[in-house]
Amino acid sequence: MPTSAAHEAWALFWRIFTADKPRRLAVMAELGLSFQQAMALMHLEPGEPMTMSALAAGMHCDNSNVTGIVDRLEAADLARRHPAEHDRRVKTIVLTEKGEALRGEVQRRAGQPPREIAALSPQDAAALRDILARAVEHEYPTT
Amino acid sequence: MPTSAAHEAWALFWRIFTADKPRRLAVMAELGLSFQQAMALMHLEPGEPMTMSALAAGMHCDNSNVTGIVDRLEAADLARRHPAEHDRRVKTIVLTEKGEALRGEVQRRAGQPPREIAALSPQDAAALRDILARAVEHEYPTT
DNA sequence: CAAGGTGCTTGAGGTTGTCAACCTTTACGG
DNA sequence: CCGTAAAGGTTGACAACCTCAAGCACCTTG
Repeated sequence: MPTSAAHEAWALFWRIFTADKPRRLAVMAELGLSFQQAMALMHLEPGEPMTMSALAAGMHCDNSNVTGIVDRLEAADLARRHPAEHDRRVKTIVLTEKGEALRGEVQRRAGQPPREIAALSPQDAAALRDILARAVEHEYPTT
Repeated sequence: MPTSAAHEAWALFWRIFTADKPRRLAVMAELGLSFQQAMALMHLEPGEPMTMSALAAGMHCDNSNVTGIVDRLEAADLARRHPAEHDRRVKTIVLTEKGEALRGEVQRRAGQPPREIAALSPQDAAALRDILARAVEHEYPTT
């Protein structure tokens, strides 16, 4: 049973995140990416091949969905599919140089906190970070 | 120039919100709504008619987009369009009884904080709420 | 070797996003 | 007044993404 404070905090959480949505979309659009394409880039760490399934799990979406997204990343020369060695069903995805560069750009620009968060006092910002860090420790392994 | 703490807080913010996305979608799906349809319901306060433009602005999306969403709400008997009296170009949207009931359900269920937030200590939850409340005071009027 | 499971792709169908064009109605300048 | 511009809403074309159900190729196991 969450406290009333947690309930109110969640409402504010939601409000801040959705208010910032246009900015995030604008950043992606400027870089020529859709939102999900940018998310895929962020999940693909440079030099760390990732299977389609792992990417789908990380993005909390269907496997068949990732097929199309990676198709477009490949078409834009941002990533490449390689067949895995031990299992020919599996395909691993790797960022190209161009993909790594663009990933950095996404990270740099979308990682900027929105006005509401950036304008917090240093004390509030630090407290917020610490509380949220404790919050993510309450994640379970996803079933 | 945001502090490093603000930057890290934003990363955690993002992580928590996207990790909860499947739950939010599942709630809407159980109620027979798409995500945007549910958002529209939330913006339409019972007994408060709203114009298409106002709804589009509130949802941070294009005007033409809202047309389709409201079409589906009307088809599901959740809302109705009425012509405005003073200006025959304008149409106002009002929730039906069914729409008001479903809106309450969405609010009740999607308003529940996710595990990470709900599991915070009462002190952390209160502090989080207070910090976020200060954060939203930093909103500007949207240009 | 046959049967079943896994990894990825394909397909149909629906919702949302952008953008441009359109229609009606209102507002404004002469 | 009248003509032109602007505003509110809709429509259409097109791309992206979502779900779900099949399908195919490839393991894995009995």
